[in-house]
Amino acid sequence: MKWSTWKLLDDNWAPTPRSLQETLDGGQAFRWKFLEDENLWQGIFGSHLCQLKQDSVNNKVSIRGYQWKAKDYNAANQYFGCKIPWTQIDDSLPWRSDAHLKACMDSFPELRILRQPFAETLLAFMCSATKRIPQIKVMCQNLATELGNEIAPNTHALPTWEQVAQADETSLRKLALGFRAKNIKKTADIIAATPDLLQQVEDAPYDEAKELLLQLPGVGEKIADCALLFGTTKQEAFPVDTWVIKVLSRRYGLDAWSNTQLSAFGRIHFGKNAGFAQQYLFSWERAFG
DNA sequence: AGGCAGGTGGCCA
DNA sequence: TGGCCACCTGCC
Repeated sequence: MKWSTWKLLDDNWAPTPRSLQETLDGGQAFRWKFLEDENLWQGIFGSHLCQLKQDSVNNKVSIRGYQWKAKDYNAANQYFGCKIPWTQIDDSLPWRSDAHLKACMDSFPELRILRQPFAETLLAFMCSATKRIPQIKVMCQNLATELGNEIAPNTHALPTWEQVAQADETSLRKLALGFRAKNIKKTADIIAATPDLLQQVEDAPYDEAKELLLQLPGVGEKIADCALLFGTTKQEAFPVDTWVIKVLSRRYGLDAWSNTQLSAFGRIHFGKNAGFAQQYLFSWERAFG
């Protein structure tokens, strides 16, 4: 392996180890693993293979990549949102009047939402229906190995939708996709036949983008919101999954509310950055709930 | 050993 | 609208 030199991220991101783990491997992204022997994280986004290490004293994160040049470091700084005003976004959340939210935020200082390539974010979350993170990671790994470009020895990027469209449903099922294979295949065919569709979604405002996504088979409210939040950083998106249902029921007293109602509550109560609040609540619930 | 998991879509009232 | 169910697969 030819690794480039270690460099600090542009904005000196310094999460706690727990916040770093939650950001990389808490269900936003599915291609990171911690290498125990070397005490570092290794992951893939787009066609970039990279490693992350953290200063044990000040928590600052350094990054290097496989045969990386300047443009790869730029891509990494984009991926980690180094130009996003995280402090302002934190401050915009209603933690002053919401003690539970404040507790969640205090438990995960400097938590981030990654700015993942949209196409692969949609693909990963189409795999996520009724699956836990380890299973979703297996599906993504299989998709990459079988259909994606090799970006380093024995290391593959997730396939493009065009590459997914090359496969048939039967071969997709062999990748452990199960009943998701049929819809993933159909969606791949639609995207392959409509090359500017994903760009339209990225460029559109939240409501319009979501409407476009909901037309894809296998994409409902939850997956659409995850793809938009984690793949386009449209922070209004408030994915309602089983963890959020739990926390809103137990901590906010919203028993027996429909998912649509919960989603509306989220956007009203937490505001324009509701998606970031969701990530704090979600992380806390998984770790301590 | 059987139920259930970061859901969705179809069908019924 | 609201409730119920099938759907792959692997893990507890």
